[in-house]
Amino acid sequence: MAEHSGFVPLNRDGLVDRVAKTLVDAILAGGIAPGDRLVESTIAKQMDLSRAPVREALRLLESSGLVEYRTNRGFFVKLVSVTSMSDLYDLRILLETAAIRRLTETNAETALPELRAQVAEMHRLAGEGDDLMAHVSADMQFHRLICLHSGNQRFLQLFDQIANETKLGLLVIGRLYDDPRHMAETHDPIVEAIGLHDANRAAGAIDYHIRVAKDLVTQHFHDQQEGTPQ
Amino acid sequence: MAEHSGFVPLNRDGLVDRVAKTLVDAILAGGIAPGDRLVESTIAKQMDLSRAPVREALRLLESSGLVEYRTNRGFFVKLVSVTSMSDLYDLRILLETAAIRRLTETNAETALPELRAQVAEMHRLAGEGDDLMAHVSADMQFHRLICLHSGNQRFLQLFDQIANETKLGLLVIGRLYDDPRHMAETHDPIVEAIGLHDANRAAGAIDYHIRVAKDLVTQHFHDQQEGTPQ
DNA sequence: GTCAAGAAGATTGTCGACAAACGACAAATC
DNA sequence: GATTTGTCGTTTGTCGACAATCTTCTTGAC
Repeated sequence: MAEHSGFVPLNRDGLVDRVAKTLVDAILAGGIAPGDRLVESTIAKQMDLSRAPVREALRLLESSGLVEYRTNRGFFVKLVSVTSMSDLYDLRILLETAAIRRLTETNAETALPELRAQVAEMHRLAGEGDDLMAHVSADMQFHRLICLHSGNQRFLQLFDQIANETKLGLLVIGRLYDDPRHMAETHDPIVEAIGLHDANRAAGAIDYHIRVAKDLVTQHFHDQQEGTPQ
Repeated sequence: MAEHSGFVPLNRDGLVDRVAKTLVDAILAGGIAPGDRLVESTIAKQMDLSRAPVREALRLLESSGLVEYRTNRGFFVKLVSVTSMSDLYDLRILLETAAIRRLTETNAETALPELRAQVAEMHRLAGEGDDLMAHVSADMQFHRLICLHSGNQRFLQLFDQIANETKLGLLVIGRLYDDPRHMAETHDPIVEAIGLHDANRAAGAIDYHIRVAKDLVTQHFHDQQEGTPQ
């Protein structure tokens, strides 16, 4: 079937996915801001394809919480509010404490090398520069690993579903920790507890870790008095 | 064309939603079985519309876990397996114990009348007949109320996302409790604990309740040796 | 008789076009 | 002057058609 030059899109394997990824990247890079309308025909023209795949990609984004759909009105980038972020972090606390418990009890040795490597990566990035989204992504990847190795596929699925929304929130907020080094360090106690095979301690550590982040987030909104509603 | 007789819905407000609902009902009524392929053009013809809204409706079902999409292959009703159900129940335990804690602590008086009414409804149904899906739906509605009054919108959203999948699983399994009356009764301790404003007890009660259901489900699969994979 | 290659049919992927709905602004009415 | 009504441009909603892909069936070689 002649895969000739290779990087020509060809429709093979997921045009919709590619469109979705492009849109996610654009939103997460700040090119499209919360509240912005996403006009199908405009996007289609920009990417040089028809509206159909764009529409499907947007529906995909909707299910990952980045985008909101209103009948006969179209798609809008979701707004970020105190309550939406607060609720989100509460859900993450549930999810990740449970995930880390299972991981510690049944899968610690497999997971530890990857977790350690990810923390190292975060330290490396911290020393490197101040690409906000890079730091945030590395952090989220750490948390994703915990869900990945929890042994419950649904935990991972749920995490992936809310990950992008978390990233968007953090992007809107801007820098959460004064020093990115600090963010990297706060993961150490978590890894340590897993190393000790102490599930309770691990759960407590990650609970604390997420709760601190949540407080910083809510504090940020409170400071700015910017409760963008819904 | 000619939409003649007035009560034809007109396209106003959600054709896609209506298609989705029809499909969900068909699946949950057993008309379409797990593993079945959902051919867009067939459905479109049956409902007398084009493929586009059908496709969107299927994408919607996908995000509620009832249906699975494979690139270039189309949509299939998801299979139900031991692990998928087991994982699902574990997630529900997390979600609902947390939800009931919040409800008991901050919202008990608002929620109690509705919860009591729902339990009454379950008892009524139990005395009535043996419409399996009716029993299951009433049960799920009770659990939905708990998430609804938890104060965390995301809890409700997550519950709604997994509710249909749970229903499908229970449908596949068939009767879980020998006597539907028994199922209704197992909710009483939960309501009681909420009435006492005892969050720990309420959480324990619902944890036990769901865990029992989970055990019955896994037991069922074990008996039948029917671990439909993936 | 079994297996592989190829042809034919069915189904999804994408497109462009048209109809319906929405939002904004202008005009008319009170 | 304020509110309502009408009109127009933009955007979404739905459609039917065609191309790409997958599936099944046939055909042929061993």
